[in-house]
Amino acid sequence: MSAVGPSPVYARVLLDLPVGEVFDYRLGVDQALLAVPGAWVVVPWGNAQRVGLVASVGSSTELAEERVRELTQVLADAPVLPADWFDFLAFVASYYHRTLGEVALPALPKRLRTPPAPRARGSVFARLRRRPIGHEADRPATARAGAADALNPHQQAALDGLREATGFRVSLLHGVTGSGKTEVYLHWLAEVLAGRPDAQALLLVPEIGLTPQLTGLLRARFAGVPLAVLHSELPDAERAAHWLAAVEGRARLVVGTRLAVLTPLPGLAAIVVDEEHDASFKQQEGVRYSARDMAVALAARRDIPVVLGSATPSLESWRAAQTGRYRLLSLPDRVHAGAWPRLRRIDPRRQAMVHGLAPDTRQAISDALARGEQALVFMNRRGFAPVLHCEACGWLSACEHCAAFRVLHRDGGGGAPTRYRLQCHHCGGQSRVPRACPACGNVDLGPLGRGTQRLEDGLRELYPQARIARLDRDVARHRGAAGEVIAAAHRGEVDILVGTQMLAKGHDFQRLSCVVVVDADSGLFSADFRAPERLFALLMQVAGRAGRAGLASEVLIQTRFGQHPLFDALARHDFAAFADAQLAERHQAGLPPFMHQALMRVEARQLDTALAFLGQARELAAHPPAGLTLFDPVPMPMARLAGRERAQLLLEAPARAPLHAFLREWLPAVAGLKGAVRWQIEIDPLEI
DNA sequence: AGCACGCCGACT
DNA sequence: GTCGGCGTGCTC
Repeated sequence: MSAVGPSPVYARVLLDLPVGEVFDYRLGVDQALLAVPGAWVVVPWGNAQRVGLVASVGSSTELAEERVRELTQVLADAPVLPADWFDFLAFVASYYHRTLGEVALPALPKRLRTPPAPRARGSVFARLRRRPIGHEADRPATARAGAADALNPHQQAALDGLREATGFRVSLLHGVTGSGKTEVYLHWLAEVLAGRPDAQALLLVPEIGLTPQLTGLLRARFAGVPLAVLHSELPDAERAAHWLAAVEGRARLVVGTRLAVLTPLPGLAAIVVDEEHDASFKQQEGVRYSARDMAVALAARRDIPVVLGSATPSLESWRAAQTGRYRLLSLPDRVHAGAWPRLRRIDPRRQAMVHGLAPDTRQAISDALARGEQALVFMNRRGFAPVLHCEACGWLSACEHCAAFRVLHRDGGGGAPTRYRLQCHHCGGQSRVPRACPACGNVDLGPLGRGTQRLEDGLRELYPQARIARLDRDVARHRGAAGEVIAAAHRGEVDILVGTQMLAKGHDFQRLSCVVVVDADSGLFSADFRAPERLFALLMQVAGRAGRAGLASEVLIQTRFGQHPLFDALARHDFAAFADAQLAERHQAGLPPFMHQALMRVEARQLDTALAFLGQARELAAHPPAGLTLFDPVPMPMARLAGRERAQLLLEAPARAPLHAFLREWLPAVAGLKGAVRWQIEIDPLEI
């Protein structure tokens, strides 16, 4: 930025738009001094006003003079965002093939992205600065939260490994559930923060992991260290206040979900990505970025260390550790628990199943209850039953907008009258339960299959004396309900906890000795090549719930494929064996992480229109570089969603550079194609 | 992405 | 005869 020269007359402004990198606006005389790069501005857009960020200023424009409009306002109270943040976001934008504005503007809290009302008194920024952070209702920290635990030798060795890092270095901290990874991070982060008065540390956690318990623990352990908490559930004003504290360097420890990686942090000195394998680090709408991957990219740009932690690392990270790109640090022992649970595989075939549970399963639950211990029963389908069925003609409750069935749900609870409804889990569409079959008029309609609600009923019938609680997304929708169920289980007021994967994460139930996985088979032979990886991670996590207080415990898995090697590795809690076998398969099949992928998705009224568009797009790529493969356009696994037909085209290359170089040429050409379709490109898709 | 403009079907 | 569908094009 030069101090002298002609005073800027135009500002080039970033806006949240998929077209045009910047838009030029004329600056008034009094605006010219304030509209520096990184400043926040309000600009006219059509007949509305929008918030934008100044990318640069200049004394000329390429536009015809009469097409340039005047900038409405410079938000002078807003913190000018630093150039290195724009550099990083420019990298994010180029990696995901989006505009800088599309990445930068959504990274700001919604409250600050909204143009102030024309006659608003005072600035929203000034008001937020008076707000203290860190007074929200945290749960009291648990007993071992207050003081730092002494580290065992493995933890100490891992910490020593982290301490060695100066500058950029990626460490993969692989520690089994209960091995005390968190303790290692917290020691390390405390040292990083103590090292420099302006140092900031970023702790990224999965969506479900950012509980009041965690913030309570952090506040207790980092007493006197200002903490900012960033996640999308936070009320707008609170999130904006925390964001400002982080951006201005007042907050030293920043803990948040994936969006936190896009926060400008002037003093950033270290990053931890906890549960780095977790799918919630991948944004699934808008710019589909991976917060874990971008955390590594950010650390590289800032020349700082980053730690990826998991009991079941992603195969991408595991491979990077094997090739030496990442440093592997291992915590092989559980510190807060005794022996690992025993794994039992139960074949449901030719057994007297009752409510979906085999005799051995029922016996194991009874035994745990008789000992005064707790049982956890997992099922990955919420609702009462996956589909409603006509026994006379075979009609099934299909969704009218999607290629899926509507799930039978039971409403309410407690004393409310029992009401059922049908709900599509894909588009959210709901309908009443028909009195008679819409196809043949038969009145004998019945549920087919089982969801968590029906399973809960079954358990109540089997164990009438037991106190049973259910936790799934339907329960968690009611504010505070999920926390209440978990708290009740902690207090020992629940004997059987039944629910979906929500139960798998992060909670220690001291009396838990019996874990049941009702149906593990859907993850074994899925079309999705990552399904086994996810299943293994889930089962490891589930197994880790049991036996934390040193109780002898067992995990019962109902599966028709008990001989699958995945279960052998699980029984030995041997992640390395599982991962190496998976990597060998992936290598053989030419799949990630040995191959890099991009996916073009198209949505149209008619499937043929979508497929034809992709066909044209593919024809544009007459000469793809060697090694790059463009597959045939195909309908998506969920071809029809919310009344729109969808198709996709997969691109693969053994290295990133040629793939991205190709996309840089190809995507603008695709954008020039005509056709009433909506399309988008996704880099490193998680599901294909 | 929004939003406005512009040409073809079923209705008060 | 209109209201309204979404296809197309533009936004500094």
